[in-house]
Amino acid sequence: MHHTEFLDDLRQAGHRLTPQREMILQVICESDGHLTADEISARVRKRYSYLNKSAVYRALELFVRLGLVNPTDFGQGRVTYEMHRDPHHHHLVCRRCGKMTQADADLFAPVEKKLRDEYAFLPALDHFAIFGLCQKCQRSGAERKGRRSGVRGSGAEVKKVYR
Amino acid sequence: MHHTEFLDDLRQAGHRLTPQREMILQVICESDGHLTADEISARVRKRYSYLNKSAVYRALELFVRLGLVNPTDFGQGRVTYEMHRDPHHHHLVCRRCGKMTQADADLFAPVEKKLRDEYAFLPALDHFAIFGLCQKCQRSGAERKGRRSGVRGSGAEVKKVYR
DNA sequence: TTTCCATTTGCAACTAGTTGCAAACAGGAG
DNA sequence: CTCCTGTTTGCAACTAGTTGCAAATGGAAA
Repeated sequence: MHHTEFLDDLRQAGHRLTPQREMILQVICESDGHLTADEISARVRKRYSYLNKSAVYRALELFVRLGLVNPTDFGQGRVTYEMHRDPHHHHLVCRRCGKMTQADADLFAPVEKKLRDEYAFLPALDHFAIFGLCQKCQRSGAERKGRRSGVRGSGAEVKKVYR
Repeated sequence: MHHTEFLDDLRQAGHRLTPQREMILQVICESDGHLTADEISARVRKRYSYLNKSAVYRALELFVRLGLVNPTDFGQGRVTYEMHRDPHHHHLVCRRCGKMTQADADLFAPVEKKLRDEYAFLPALDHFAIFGLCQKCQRSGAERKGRRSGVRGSGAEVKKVYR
Protein backbone atom coordinates (compact mmCIF):
# COMPACT_ATOMS: atom_id res chain seq x y z
CA MET A 1 0.00 0.00 0.00
CA HIS A 2 1.60 3.22 -1.11
CA HIS A 3 0.52 6.62 0.11
CA THR A 4 -0.02 7.96 -3.42
CA GLU A 5 -3.02 5.64 -3.56
CA PHE A 6 -4.78 8.00 -1.21
CA LEU A 7 -3.93 11.31 -2.79
CA ASP A 8 -6.85 11.10 -5.18
CA ASP A 9 -9.14 10.45 -2.26
CA LEU A 10 -8.20 13.84 -0.96
CA ARG A 11 -8.83 15.68 -4.19
CA GLN A 12 -12.01 13.79 -4.94
CA ALA A 13 -13.34 14.82 -1.57
CA GLY A 14 -12.71 18.43 -2.54
CA HIS A 15 -9.54 18.93 -0.50
CA ARG A 16 -6.29 20.35 -1.80
CA LEU A 17 -3.19 18.34 -2.25
CA THR A 18 -0.45 20.26 -0.48
CA PRO A 19 3.14 19.07 -0.01
CA GLN A 20 2.62 19.10 3.76
CA ARG A 21 -0.37 16.79 3.54
CA GLU A 22 1.41 14.48 1.14
CA MET A 23 4.51 14.20 3.33
CA ILE A 24 2.47 13.63 6.47
CA LEU A 25 0.46 10.87 4.85
CA GLN A 26 3.62 9.33 3.42
CA VAL A 27 5.28 9.23 6.83
CA ILE A 28 2.28 7.56 8.45
CA CYS A 29 1.98 5.14 5.56
CA GLU A 30 5.64 4.13 5.75
CA SER A 31 5.40 3.39 9.46
CA ASP A 32 3.56 0.30 10.58
CA GLY A 33 3.20 1.35 14.20
CA HIS A 34 1.52 4.16 16.07
CA LEU A 35 3.05 7.60 15.64
CA THR A 36 2.46 10.72 17.73
CA ALA A 37 1.93 14.10 16.09
CA ASP A 38 5.39 15.05 17.23
CA GLU A 39 7.04 12.01 15.73
CA ILE A 40 5.26 12.68 12.47
CA SER A 41 6.48 16.29 12.46
CA ALA A 42 10.05 15.18 13.12
CA ARG A 43 10.02 12.62 10.33
CA VAL A 44 8.52 15.00 7.81
CA ARG A 45 11.01 17.71 8.67
CA LYS A 46 13.93 15.45 7.88
CA ARG A 47 12.88 15.73 4.27
CA TYR A 48 10.85 18.89 4.07
CA SER A 49 12.39 22.07 5.42
CA TYR A 50 9.75 23.28 7.82
CA LEU A 51 6.32 22.27 8.88
CA ASN A 52 4.09 23.91 11.40
CA LYS A 53 2.47 21.90 14.15
CA SER A 54 -0.98 23.36 13.40
CA ALA A 55 -0.69 21.98 9.89
CA VAL A 56 0.12 18.56 11.29
CA TYR A 57 -2.85 18.52 13.64
CA ARG A 58 -5.16 19.86 10.95
CA ALA A 59 -3.97 17.32 8.40
CA LEU A 60 -4.37 14.49 10.89
CA GLU A 61 -7.87 15.63 11.71
CA LEU A 62 -8.69 15.57 8.01
CA PHE A 63 -7.21 12.12 7.40
CA VAL A 64 -9.10 10.76 10.35
CA ARG A 65 -12.30 12.31 9.08
CA LEU A 66 -11.77 10.68 5.70
CA GLY A 67 -11.13 7.32 7.32
CA LEU A 68 -7.54 7.10 6.06
CA VAL A 69 -5.96 7.23 9.49
CA ASN A 70 -6.97 5.94 12.92
CA PRO A 71 -6.24 7.83 16.12
CA THR A 72 -5.74 6.01 19.39
CA ASP A 73 -5.35 7.41 22.86
CA PHE A 74 -3.45 4.97 25.02
CA GLY A 75 -3.75 7.26 28.00
CA GLN A 76 -0.16 8.45 27.87
CA GLY A 77 -1.12 12.06 27.37
CA ARG A 78 -0.72 12.07 23.62
CA VAL A 79 -2.74 10.61 20.80
CA THR A 80 -1.11 8.23 18.32
CA TYR A 81 -2.00 7.72 14.68
CA GLU A 82 -1.71 4.79 12.29
CA MET A 83 -2.97 4.02 8.81
CA HIS A 84 -6.39 2.50 8.71
CA ARG A 85 -5.89 -1.05 7.47
CA ASP A 86 -8.35 -3.90 7.16
CA PRO A 87 -9.02 -6.12 8.92
CA HIS A 88 -9.67 -3.81 11.77
CA HIS A 89 -8.57 -4.35 15.33
CA HIS A 90 -8.92 -3.04 18.86
CA HIS A 91 -6.23 -2.66 21.48
CA LEU A 92 -6.25 -4.26 24.92
CA VAL A 93 -4.03 -2.29 27.27
CA CYS A 94 -3.07 -3.63 30.70
CA ARG A 95 -3.34 -0.90 33.26
CA ARG A 96 -0.80 -2.49 35.54
CA CYS A 97 2.04 -3.68 33.29
CA GLY A 98 1.21 -1.71 30.16
CA LYS A 99 1.20 -4.78 27.93
CA MET A 100 -0.71 -4.27 24.69
CA THR A 101 -2.46 -6.95 22.68
CA GLN A 102 -4.95 -6.83 19.84
CA ALA A 103 -8.56 -7.92 19.68
CA ASP A 104 -10.71 -8.71 16.65
CA ALA A 105 -12.63 -6.11 14.73
CA ASP A 106 -15.93 -7.83 15.44
CA LEU A 107 -15.58 -7.56 19.21
CA PHE A 108 -18.23 -4.87 19.39
CA ALA A 109 -20.65 -6.45 16.92
CA PRO A 110 -23.24 -7.31 19.61
CA VAL A 111 -22.97 -3.79 21.05
CA GLU A 112 -23.49 -2.29 17.65
CA LYS A 113 -26.53 -4.46 17.03
CA LYS A 114 -28.06 -3.58 20.37
CA LEU A 115 -27.51 0.14 19.85
CA ARG A 116 -29.06 0.00 16.38
CA ASP A 117 -32.02 -2.14 17.39
CA GLU A 118 -32.86 -0.82 20.83
CA TYR A 119 -31.55 2.74 20.74
CA ALA A 120 -31.82 3.56 17.00
CA PHE A 121 -28.26 4.79 17.32
CA LEU A 122 -25.58 4.16 14.70
CA PRO A 123 -22.33 3.96 16.65
CA ALA A 124 -18.76 4.36 15.41
CA LEU A 125 -17.07 1.51 17.19
CA ASP A 126 -13.89 1.31 15.15
CA HIS A 127 -10.60 0.83 16.76
CA PHE A 128 -10.83 1.27 20.49
CA ALA A 129 -8.23 1.11 23.20
CA ILE A 130 -9.71 -0.93 26.05
CA PHE A 131 -8.11 -0.73 29.47
CA GLY A 132 -8.06 -3.50 32.02
CA LEU A 133 -5.86 -6.25 33.41
CA CYS A 134 -3.97 -8.85 31.40
CA GLN A 135 -3.95 -12.48 32.51
CA LYS A 136 -0.68 -12.24 34.38
CA CYS A 137 -1.65 -9.14 36.30
CA GLN A 138 -5.05 -10.59 37.24
CA ARG A 139 -3.27 -13.45 38.96
CA SER A 140 -0.57 -11.44 40.66
CA GLY A 141 -2.88 -8.77 42.01
CA ALA A 142 -4.57 -9.17 45.38
CA GLU A 143 -5.80 -5.60 44.94
CA ARG A 144 -9.54 -5.85 45.43
CA LYS A 145 -9.57 -4.65 48.99
CA GLY A 146 -13.33 -4.91 49.59
CA ARG A 147 -15.32 -1.77 50.12
CA ARG A 148 -17.88 -1.19 52.86
CA SER A 149 -20.84 -1.64 50.60
CA GLY A 150 -20.88 -3.60 47.41
CA VAL A 151 -22.82 -0.81 45.86
CA ARG A 152 -20.42 1.43 44.05
CA GLY A 153 -18.20 0.48 41.19
CA SER A 154 -17.81 -2.51 38.98
CA GLY A 155 -14.46 -2.98 40.57
CA ALA A 156 -12.24 -2.07 37.71
CA GLU A 157 -10.41 1.17 38.20
CA VAL A 158 -11.35 3.56 35.47
CA LYS A 159 -8.57 5.75 34.24
CA LYS A 160 -8.97 9.28 33.17
CA VAL A 161 -9.50 9.80 29.53
CA TYR A 162 -11.74 7.48 27.64
CA ARG A 163 -14.23 7.73 24.94
CA MET B 1 -26.07 10.56 49.18
CA HIS B 2 -23.92 13.00 51.07
CA HIS B 3 -20.24 13.53 50.39
CA THR B 4 -19.24 12.85 53.99
CA GLU B 5 -20.19 9.23 53.31
CA PHE B 6 -17.07 8.95 51.25
CA LEU B 7 -14.60 10.65 53.50
CA ASP B 8 -13.92 7.46 55.43
CA ASP B 9 -13.25 5.69 52.15
CA LEU B 10 -10.37 8.04 51.66
CA ARG B 11 -8.84 7.54 55.06
CA GLN B 12 -9.40 3.80 55.01
CA ALA B 13 -7.53 3.63 51.74
CA GLY B 14 -4.60 5.34 53.43
CA HIS B 15 -5.17 8.80 51.98
CA ARG B 16 -5.30 12.03 53.91
CA LEU B 17 -8.42 14.02 54.39
CA THR B 18 -7.53 17.57 53.41
CA PRO B 19 -9.97 20.47 53.18
CA GLN B 20 -9.26 20.73 49.45
CA ARG B 21 -10.22 17.13 48.85
CA GLU B 22 -13.33 17.43 50.95
CA MET B 23 -14.53 20.57 49.19
CA ILE B 24 -13.86 19.10 45.76
CA LEU B 25 -15.77 15.94 46.57
CA GLN B 26 -18.60 17.96 48.07
CA VAL B 27 -18.93 20.10 44.95
CA ILE B 28 -19.06 17.06 42.67
CA CYS B 29 -21.51 15.35 44.98
CA GLU B 30 -23.85 18.33 45.09
CA SER B 31 -23.97 18.55 41.30
CA ASP B 32 -25.92 15.95 39.39
CA GLY B 33 -24.38 16.70 36.02
CA HIS B 34 -20.93 16.56 34.51
CA LEU B 35 -18.46 19.15 35.77
CA THR B 36 -15.14 20.15 34.25
CA ALA B 37 -12.05 20.61 36.41
CA ASP B 38 -12.40 24.33 35.92
CA GLU B 39 -16.02 24.43 37.01
CA ILE B 40 -15.09 22.44 40.08
CA SER B 41 -12.29 24.88 40.94
CA ALA B 42 -14.62 27.82 40.53
CA ARG B 43 -17.30 26.32 42.78
CA VAL B 44 -14.85 25.37 45.48
CA ARG B 45 -13.25 28.81 45.47
CA LYS B 46 -16.58 30.46 46.20
CA ARG B 47 -16.35 28.91 49.64
CA TYR B 48 -12.69 28.20 50.18
CA SER B 49 -10.24 31.02 49.65
CA TYR B 50 -7.77 29.55 47.22
CA LEU B 51 -7.23 26.26 45.53
CA ASN B 52 -4.54 25.32 43.09
CA LYS B 53 -5.40 23.63 39.83
CA SER B 54 -2.80 20.89 40.39
CA ALA B 55 -4.58 19.97 43.58
CA VAL B 56 -7.85 19.71 41.69
CA TYR B 57 -6.42 17.46 39.01
CA ARG B 58 -4.62 15.32 41.57
CA ALA B 59 -7.72 14.98 43.73
CA LEU B 60 -9.84 14.05 40.73
CA GLU B 61 -7.31 11.44 39.69
CA LEU B 62 -7.49 9.96 43.18
CA PHE B 63 -11.30 9.92 43.32
CA VAL B 64 -11.42 8.27 39.94
CA ARG B 65 -8.89 5.68 41.06
CA LEU B 66 -11.00 4.92 44.12
CA GLY B 67 -14.12 4.56 41.99
CA LEU B 68 -15.89 7.49 43.65
CA VAL B 69 -15.99 9.64 40.54
CA ASN B 70 -16.34 8.89 36.81
CA PRO B 71 -14.51 10.87 34.15
CA THR B 72 -15.97 11.27 30.69
CA ASP B 73 -14.41 12.80 27.63
CA PHE B 74 -17.14 14.05 25.31
CA GLY B 75 -14.57 15.17 22.81
CA GLN B 76 -14.93 18.86 23.60
CA GLY B 77 -11.32 19.25 24.63
CA ARG B 78 -11.93 18.89 28.34
CA VAL B 79 -12.81 15.98 30.56
CA THR B 80 -15.91 16.10 32.73
CA TYR B 81 -16.48 14.42 36.08
CA GLU B 82 -19.54 13.13 37.88
CA MET B 83 -20.17 11.04 40.99
CA HIS B 84 -20.22 7.34 40.34
CA ARG B 85 -23.79 6.25 40.94
CA ASP B 86 -25.44 2.90 40.40
CA PRO B 87 -26.97 1.79 38.18
CA HIS B 88 -24.29 2.60 35.75
CA HIS B 89 -24.77 4.08 32.32
CA HIS B 90 -23.01 4.92 29.09
CA HIS B 91 -23.42 7.99 26.94
CA LEU B 92 -24.44 8.02 23.28
CA VAL B 93 -23.25 11.20 21.63
CA CYS B 94 -24.44 12.20 18.15
CA ARG B 95 -21.53 13.44 16.13
CA ARG B 96 -23.69 15.58 13.93
CA CYS B 97 -26.19 17.29 16.23
CA GLY B 98 -24.45 16.71 19.55
CA LYS B 99 -27.52 15.14 21.17
CA MET B 100 -26.69 13.01 24.19
CA THR B 101 -28.68 10.04 25.43
CA GLN B 102 -27.92 7.29 27.91
CA ALA B 103 -27.50 3.57 27.43
CA ASP B 104 -27.75 0.76 29.96
CA ALA B 105 -24.84 -0.37 32.08
CA ASP B 106 -24.99 -3.88 30.66
CA LEU B 107 -24.44 -2.76 27.09
CA PHE B 108 -20.91 -4.13 27.07
CA ALA B 109 -21.69 -7.38 28.88
CA PRO B 110 -21.10 -9.55 25.77
CA VAL B 111 -17.84 -7.73 25.06
CA GLU B 112 -16.69 -8.27 28.61
CA LYS B 113 -17.52 -11.96 28.42
CA LYS B 114 -15.70 -12.40 25.16
CA LEU B 115 -12.61 -10.61 26.41
CA ARG B 116 -12.54 -12.72 29.57
CA ASP B 117 -13.19 -16.03 27.83
CA GLU B 118 -11.23 -15.66 24.63
CA TYR B 119 -8.53 -13.16 25.54
CA ALA B 120 -8.13 -13.80 29.30
CA PHE B 121 -8.39 -10.03 29.65
CA LEU B 122 -10.34 -8.34 32.43
CA PRO B 123 -11.59 -5.10 30.90
CA ALA B 124 -12.79 -1.94 32.63
CA LEU B 125 -15.84 -1.11 30.57
CA ASP B 126 -17.53 1.30 32.91
CA HIS B 127 -19.09 4.42 31.67
CA PHE B 128 -18.12 5.09 28.07
CA ALA B 129 -18.98 7.89 25.70
CA ILE B 130 -19.90 6.32 22.38
CA PHE B 131 -19.93 8.48 19.27
CA GLY B 132 -22.15 7.97 16.27
CA LEU B 133 -25.36 9.19 14.68
CA CYS B 134 -28.72 9.56 16.37
CA GLN B 135 -31.90 8.43 14.62
CA LYS B 136 -32.76 11.84 13.24
CA CYS B 137 -29.29 12.47 11.84
CA GLN B 138 -29.15 9.03 10.23
CA ARG B 139 -32.25 9.87 8.22
CA SER B 140 -31.27 13.38 7.26
CA GLY B 141 -27.74 12.52 6.19
CA ALA B 142 -27.02 11.35 2.64
CA GLU B 143 -23.34 11.44 3.60
CA ARG B 144 -22.02 8.02 2.60
CA LYS B 145 -20.47 9.12 -0.65
CA GLY B 146 -19.12 5.72 -1.74
CA ARG B 147 -15.38 5.24 -1.98
CA ARG B 148 -13.46 3.73 -4.88
CA SER B 149 -12.89 0.45 -3.13
CA GLY B 150 -15.02 -0.96 -0.43
CA VAL B 151 -11.90 -1.93 1.39
CA ARG B 152 -11.08 0.76 3.86
CA GLY B 153 -13.17 1.88 6.74
CA SER B 154 -16.29 0.69 8.40
CA GLY B 155 -17.87 3.88 7.23
CA ALA B 156 -18.29 5.65 10.49
CA GLU B 157 -16.10 8.67 10.91
CA VAL B 158 -13.87 8.20 13.89
CA LYS B 159 -13.17 11.29 15.85
CA LYS B 160 -9.93 12.05 17.54
CA VAL B 161 -9.70 11.02 21.11
CA TYR B 162 -11.30 7.85 22.21
CA ARG B 163 -10.58 5.10 24.59
C1' DT C 1 0.56 17.97 73.70
C1' DT C 2 4.27 17.81 71.09
C1' DT C 3 7.16 15.67 67.67
C1' DC C 4 7.84 13.76 63.37
C1' DC C 5 7.57 12.31 58.63
C1' DA C 6 5.25 10.75 54.65
C1' DT C 7 1.68 12.84 52.07
C1' DT C 8 -0.22 16.75 49.99
C1' DT C 9 -0.32 21.45 48.46
C1' DG C 10 1.14 25.62 45.81
C1' DC C 11 3.83 27.16 42.40
C1' DA C 12 6.11 27.77 38.14
C1' DA C 13 7.52 25.80 34.11
C1' DC C 14 6.36 22.63 30.97
C1' DT C 15 3.70 19.56 27.06
C1' DA C 16 -0.10 18.52 23.85
C1' DG C 17 -3.32 20.42 21.30
C1' DT C 18 -6.51 24.48 19.55
C1' DT C 19 -7.79 28.85 17.50
C1' DG C 20 -8.04 33.35 14.95
C1' DC C 21 -6.01 35.75 11.55
C1' DA C 22 -3.03 37.40 7.79
C1' DA C 23 -0.16 35.70 4.07
C1' DA C 24 0.60 32.02 0.74
C1' DC C 25 -0.94 29.00 -2.65
C1' DA C 26 -3.64 24.98 -5.21
C1' DG C 27 -5.90 24.49 -8.93
C1' DG C 28 -9.96 25.81 -11.89
C1' DA C 29 -11.66 29.45 -15.29
C1' DG C 30 -10.50 32.59 -18.85
C1' DC D 1 0.09 31.45 -19.14
C1' DT D 2 -2.31 34.58 -15.92
C1' DC D 3 -5.80 35.69 -12.83
C1' DC D 4 -8.74 34.73 -9.15
C1' DT D 5 -10.82 32.80 -5.02
C1' DG D 6 -11.55 29.68 -1.45
C1' DT D 7 -8.48 26.65 1.01
C1' DT D 8 -4.51 25.95 3.62
C1' DT D 9 -0.39 27.30 5.97
C1' DG D 10 2.50 29.69 9.53
C1' DC D 11 2.39 32.09 13.45
C1' DA D 12 1.49 33.60 18.01
C1' DA D 13 -1.37 33.38 21.74
C1' DC D 14 -4.18 30.55 24.07
C1' DT D 15 -6.42 26.30 26.95
C1' DA D 16 -6.24 21.85 29.41
C1' DG D 17 -3.57 19.13 31.85
C1' DT D 18 1.18 17.43 33.92
C1' DT D 19 5.42 17.48 36.57
C1' DG D 20 9.29 18.44 39.83
C1' DC D 21 10.26 20.54 43.85
C1' DA D 22 10.14 23.13 48.21
C1' DA D 23 7.04 24.36 51.90
C1' DA D 24 3.07 23.07 54.60
C1' DT D 25 0.29 19.76 57.09
C1' DG D 26 -2.60 15.49 58.46
C1' DG D 27 -2.56 12.29 61.62
C1' DA D 28 -0.09 8.56 64.03
C1' DA D 29 3.00 7.68 67.72
C1' DA D 30 5.40 9.05 71.89
